[in-house]
Amino acid sequence: MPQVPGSAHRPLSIGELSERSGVSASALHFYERNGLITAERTAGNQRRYRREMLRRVAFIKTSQRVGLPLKDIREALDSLPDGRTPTKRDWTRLSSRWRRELDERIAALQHLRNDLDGCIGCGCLSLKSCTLQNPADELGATGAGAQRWNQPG
Amino acid sequence: MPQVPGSAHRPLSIGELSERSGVSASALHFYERNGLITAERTAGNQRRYRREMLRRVAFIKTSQRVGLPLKDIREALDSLPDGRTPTKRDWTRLSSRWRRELDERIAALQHLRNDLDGCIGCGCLSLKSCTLQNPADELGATGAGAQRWNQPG
DNA sequence: CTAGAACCTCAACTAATGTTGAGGTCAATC
DNA sequence: GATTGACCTCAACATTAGTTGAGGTTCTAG
Repeated sequence: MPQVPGSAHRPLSIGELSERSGVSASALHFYERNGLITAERTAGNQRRYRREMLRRVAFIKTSQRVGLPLKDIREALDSLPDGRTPTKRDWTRLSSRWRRELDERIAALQHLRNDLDGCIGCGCLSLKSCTLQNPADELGATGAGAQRWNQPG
Repeated sequence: MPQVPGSAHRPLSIGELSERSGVSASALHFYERNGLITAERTAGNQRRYRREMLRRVAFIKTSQRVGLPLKDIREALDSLPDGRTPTKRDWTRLSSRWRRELDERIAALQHLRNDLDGCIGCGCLSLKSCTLQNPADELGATGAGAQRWNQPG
């Protein structure tokens, strides 16, 4: 393997990682402070990222799009041996969890939409009878519902 | 109309509104500070809510469940003549907007889920080729996508 | 070798959505 | 008429996910 300067093996500066990942440098600092990513340093203390950090940052972004808080994403990354960037196998395992989360969220929103449809035109908004007002009746019982995404656990 | 003490016309204290609406008193204070609800005061400066505030608070909660920030909910309420609590007609108009928002959110999540399904097993997470990493390709073009919910406008 | 771009740290700030606590008042009951 | 629970205000704190700025250093191109 020839080690060409500027080759695919050269580590990335924070500016490069930022541009390629679409994540601001300040956010990358933030992720590092919170243990989501790591970097080596040059003699002059500047960060140098291995190229697999691109995948790791991509993983973080995707997980965020699914709706997961950084804390959960961090736990998922921590659950990998050596805290390594997800490999294909890891990704398969983790993404099925993401998939379930997505399914739940979609189901919860669809449920809410059904309720909304039932209520449009009735205008009741009655605390007693309107299912939109009493999500605990059904959503609460199933553990789903939009609140799930605003609460611990 | 007989004005029975304890009848359906008696205004509600903050404790009563809190219990009936399921919204904490501190949150009701907060909503008031932010112009989402209003209250009359007793001679002793305690809040007294008209019973229609129940509907108004219910409206706020439901809108939050749809995913709207309080700012937007406030704007919707402000858009009503006299800043009144939504009537049946108002509710119909506003709820169709909520309905559209819900539809968009569901569609965005389903899109993400499709992408996720396409990626499970490939493990690529390549910034160049993976649609999960480049939502701008399609989601961006359609104006949908989960990012929509994290950005102004 | 030097100018300017890129980078460094640390602290403070933002925004949304509230909660908690201190210190004091009101209202209903015994 | 005193007690007690409900209520009042105001300020500070909590959480998530970062951004901004000051003040200083390093890297790279000419």
